[in-house]
Amino acid sequence: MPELPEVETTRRGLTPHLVGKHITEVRVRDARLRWPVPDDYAALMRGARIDAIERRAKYLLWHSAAGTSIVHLGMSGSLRVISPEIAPRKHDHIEWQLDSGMVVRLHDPRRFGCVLWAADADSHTLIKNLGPEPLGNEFHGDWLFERSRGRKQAIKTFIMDAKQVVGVGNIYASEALFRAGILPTRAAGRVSRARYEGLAAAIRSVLSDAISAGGTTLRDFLNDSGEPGYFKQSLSVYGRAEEACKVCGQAVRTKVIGQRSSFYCTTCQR
DNA sequence: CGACACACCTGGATGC
DNA sequence: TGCATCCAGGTGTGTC
Repeated sequence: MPELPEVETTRRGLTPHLVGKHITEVRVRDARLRWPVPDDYAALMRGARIDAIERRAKYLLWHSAAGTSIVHLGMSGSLRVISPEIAPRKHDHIEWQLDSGMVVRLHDPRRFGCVLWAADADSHTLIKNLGPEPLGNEFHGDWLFERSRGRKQAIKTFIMDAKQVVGVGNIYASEALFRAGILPTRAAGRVSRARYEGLAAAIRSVLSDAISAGGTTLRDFLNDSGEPGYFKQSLSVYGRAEEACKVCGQAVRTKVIGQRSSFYCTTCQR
């Protein structure tokens, strides 16, 4: 169920179990992910010691001396650390055996995720052209303002474009625009510098709030519930069509923008 | 280049 | 209960 906060929560949950450990075996039960798991993936990973797990956009980068495994959870993926005695479930496609005795399993019913290998992750085609991290220093209102000049596309589509800023998914795009008071349909090129400053702050705050909320599930990382970390009750507009706006009471509107459901309040957003 | 539609895939909810 | 339909949190690719 991964938006950026869930991926970051996964990274934090995985780190103590994986960093410093060796991969003793990899079992690929179903290689048919978004791109096939490379034929030599298991051979490349076997024996590797994981030095660090980094998150770039929604990609998890498992760094080792020989190279990096690039893991994406797609729409429906999740990773768990579990005892190997527990039988794999349906859609548990890949399993990494660790020298600690535990296994990491990738569960992904829709198979939109990927598991790849790169000798140098920074130069990989999936990674090299990504925009700034929303929680990093290069991301701010001026960046969005400059990048958006002359653009007619809806601002919601604009902030979901990974070349502008990574990690803003469909839920948090609606939430950030609500916090910033900007209608999602507004042309990106017709938003002022000052309002972009507010939007950048809203994107940062909505994502970091969700990461903090996700943190409460960290202790459950080894359990099999695997529930998403964000709290539905903390969402202001997403998934609340026809319900009362939490600020003004007006019915929350919904509209498809760029083929994605979008939620907003016409009183609070202009 | 920019903007947009489409593709991939399974399963859960809803409606008849 | 069964079956058809719609919808879902991502994002690379192809087309105009």
